[in-house]
Amino acid sequence: MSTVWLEMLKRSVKRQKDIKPQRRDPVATRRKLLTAARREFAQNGLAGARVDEIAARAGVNKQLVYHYFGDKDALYLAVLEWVYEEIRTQERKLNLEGLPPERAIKALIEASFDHLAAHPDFIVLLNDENRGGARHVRGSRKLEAMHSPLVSMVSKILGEGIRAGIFRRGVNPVHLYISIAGLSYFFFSNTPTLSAIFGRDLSSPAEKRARRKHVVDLVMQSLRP
Amino acid sequence: MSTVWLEMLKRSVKRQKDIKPQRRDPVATRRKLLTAARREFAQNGLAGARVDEIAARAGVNKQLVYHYFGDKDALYLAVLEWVYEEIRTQERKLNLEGLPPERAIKALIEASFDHLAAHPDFIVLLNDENRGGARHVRGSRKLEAMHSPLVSMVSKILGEGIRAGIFRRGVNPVHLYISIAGLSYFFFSNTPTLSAIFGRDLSSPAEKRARRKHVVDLVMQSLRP
Amino acid sequence: MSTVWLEMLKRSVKRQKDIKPQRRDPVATRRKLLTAARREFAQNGLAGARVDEIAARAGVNKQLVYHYFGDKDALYLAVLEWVYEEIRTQERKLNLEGLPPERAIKALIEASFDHLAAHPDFIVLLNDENRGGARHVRGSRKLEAMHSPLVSMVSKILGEGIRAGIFRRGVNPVHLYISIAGLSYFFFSNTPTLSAIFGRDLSSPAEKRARRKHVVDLVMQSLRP
Amino acid sequence: MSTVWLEMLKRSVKRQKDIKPQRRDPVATRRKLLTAARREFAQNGLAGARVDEIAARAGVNKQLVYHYFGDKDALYLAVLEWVYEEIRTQERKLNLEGLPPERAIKALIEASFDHLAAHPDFIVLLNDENRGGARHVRGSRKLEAMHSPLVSMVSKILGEGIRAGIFRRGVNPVHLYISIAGLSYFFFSNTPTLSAIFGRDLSSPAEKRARRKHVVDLVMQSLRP
DNA sequence: AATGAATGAGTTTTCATTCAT
DNA sequence: TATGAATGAAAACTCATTCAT
Repeated sequence: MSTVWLEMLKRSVKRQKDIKPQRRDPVATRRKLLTAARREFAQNGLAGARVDEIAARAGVNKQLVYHYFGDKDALYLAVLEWVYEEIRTQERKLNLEGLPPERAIKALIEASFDHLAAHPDFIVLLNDENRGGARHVRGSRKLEAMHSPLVSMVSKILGEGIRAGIFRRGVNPVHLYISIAGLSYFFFSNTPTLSAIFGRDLSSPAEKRARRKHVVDLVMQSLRP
Repeated sequence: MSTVWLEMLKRSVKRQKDIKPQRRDPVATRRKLLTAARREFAQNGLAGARVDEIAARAGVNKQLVYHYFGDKDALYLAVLEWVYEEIRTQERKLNLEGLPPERAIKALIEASFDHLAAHPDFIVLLNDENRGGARHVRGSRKLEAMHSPLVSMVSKILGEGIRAGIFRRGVNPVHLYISIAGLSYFFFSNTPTLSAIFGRDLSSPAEKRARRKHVVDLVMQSLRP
Repeated sequence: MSTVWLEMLKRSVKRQKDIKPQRRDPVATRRKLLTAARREFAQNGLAGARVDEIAARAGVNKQLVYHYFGDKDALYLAVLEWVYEEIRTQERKLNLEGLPPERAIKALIEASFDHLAAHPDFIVLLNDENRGGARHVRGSRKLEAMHSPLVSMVSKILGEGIRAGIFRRGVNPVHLYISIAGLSYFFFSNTPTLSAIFGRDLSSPAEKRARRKHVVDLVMQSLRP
Repeated sequence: MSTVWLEMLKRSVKRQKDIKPQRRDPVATRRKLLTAARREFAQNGLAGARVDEIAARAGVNKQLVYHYFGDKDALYLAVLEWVYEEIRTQERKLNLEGLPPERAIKALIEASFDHLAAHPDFIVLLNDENRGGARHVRGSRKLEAMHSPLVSMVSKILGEGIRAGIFRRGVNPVHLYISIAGLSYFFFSNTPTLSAIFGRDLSSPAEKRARRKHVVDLVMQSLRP
């Protein structure tokens, strides 16, 4: 074998390494897959999402989905855990403790609305989970550990408000929490059909601002003694 | 026209209804397919639903789905039109016209809650539609024609209440309508995940009653002047 | 039942008869099916043709295909018999008997070309038949009876021409007949691919005229002694 | 580079070729699919061919058809490109340049006949393409690049023949090329129906020889001045 | 004669997942 | 870790044909 041949072989080997960098960055790969999966699941649902598409969006090989997550369902759960984690993080940041009751509730409502406005995919991701009886959520240890601090917080705030004479009695804190979430959630989750039926584009910034105000008003007014 | 003619007509009508074992009953076949599709779509979503399964549930040949509806999407739209039709029918039956404003709003909230409680699949059916940007709804002439009478009704009731001094000013009727729907909708749509997270089965009759009361209270209290 | 009702019923019954005339014209129905089938088979081939489409093109119920012809294959054979019948009719009309040999051959070539130009679907219909080993043609008693008079005619003309000293010897009449057909047939059957490859639209009238002249010249020149 | 390296490289090359039972050989798989597709398309046409059958003939999983070619149509195009490539290769090998005009034309006619005799599926494959208006051919960049050298070659040979006084003037080279192709093509493409109608098996070797001679004679005689 | 409902066996294509390197 | 080939089960949709009226 001549030197020329040897050189060519070496080059060809080298080329393979250079062109396909195979970066071997597990953390980045995992993150890219997760981001891609979040988009794909949000856009097409659990059943409608395609593993091929997720890998393509992430720019990595399809097999890595299985390597890192096991299967499509596990990947979906990982995405769910991620979005719940986001919500909890946001809730923890709220810092309602020091605020007077009225401002605390208002802050909570606004934060709730703003989070959904900023992360509309959260809603869509939850839909499939709810249709499936929350089987992923119930099976997740991580999510089990992620208790929301807000229900007890709401309970405390309500108590303070009642004692201060600014809130009425008889409001169930769990249901108030659900209502606060629901008033925003439904608006965002059903924007397309509501817009179609009302013949009015509810996705515009102006409409969102109007909705935000309405939700805050509704809840605040309802709490008056 | 002679009595003989009349007899023949009657007989022909009777024959169709009674004598035949109905092995060829297009109307019934269509209805069976629609019912089966509603269940399958509600259970598995648009992407997750299986045409095979729908035909099997209906007990008819799969091809008839295509014969009667064209394709899976058109069948889905037919189901959507059906559930919207149901809602509109219920709304028309409400008869809020004669009632005093307070009772009218209360009746509306309760009816809204009760309809979702009775037809939980409505929510689930709408989810896919919203994820897809309401493309079926927007393309449907039937749905275009099915305007809800409720927004203008709410508007009228609010006006009466304000004039009677029992409702506050400044409540947007469209958003109030959305809120009334949303407060119930979110509860039903997210029962599984909420139950999992609160560690509390929200699907029990007792919980539903509590939620119903909470929703009525919340809205009614918020409307006070 | 009031007279008004009766009138409406009568009218509705009558309407059914008038609007859907159900002409009950077997001959016309058969012909319409045959025409539609010829187009559909020519356009899509035997395998590609759709019975549904044929019925739709004919404007009659699909079942009538089976009623009149038995099945798709038999319908295809009926079309084949039709186009062969057309060719034989045209051949019989030629009347080469009285002509001098040169003019007779020329007339034959031109008629052959013109028939294909006028009935381009003939070629396409035969393609599937040839791919299938002519199984329909071989099974048809009608076609068996439709001998072409032309081969013996060509033989006779060649003989006359040789005796008259204007044609050379040694030309096989069967192969000459095949050549005359083939020189036109190939041009028409392969117009699309030839056009694509030569980058030149051979389907134009000018190109057809040029081809016709070329074919006549080629054969006539080749027969010179 | 050390001898050790050389040994490793040699071994790796060897491994790929000899040791492995080749359970993963993309090149071979592609080729097997292409061969199987060629047979299936030739036998049953584009519409009549079955992807299942192609995969079965190739002995590979059906999905690989989609993996390697995209869909049935693209596979068909790949087959077309293959058979055209074959023709062009044969044409390039002809080497008519040095021959005297008469021998050159004769060689061309014989090669044309022999190629079709050796590859009868070429005809059948083209039929569907022509029925479809050559949509695959027109969309293929590969085929666009595969110009036949023969038309200009024929043109040149004709010129030489005329100058040498052995060919007559006025023969259009494109049409001569089409005629040479058509005289053989039609014979092979319509052998079954011609045989059925003449009651004479044209597929026998003797008949083929007779046809070959006839075609050569016809063209050569027609070119005499 | 004519219609439209109904059927069952396909047919292309898709998809989650595993294998081999 | 990363890749692309390979698989098998199913999915939507098609189609020739028959049934019931």
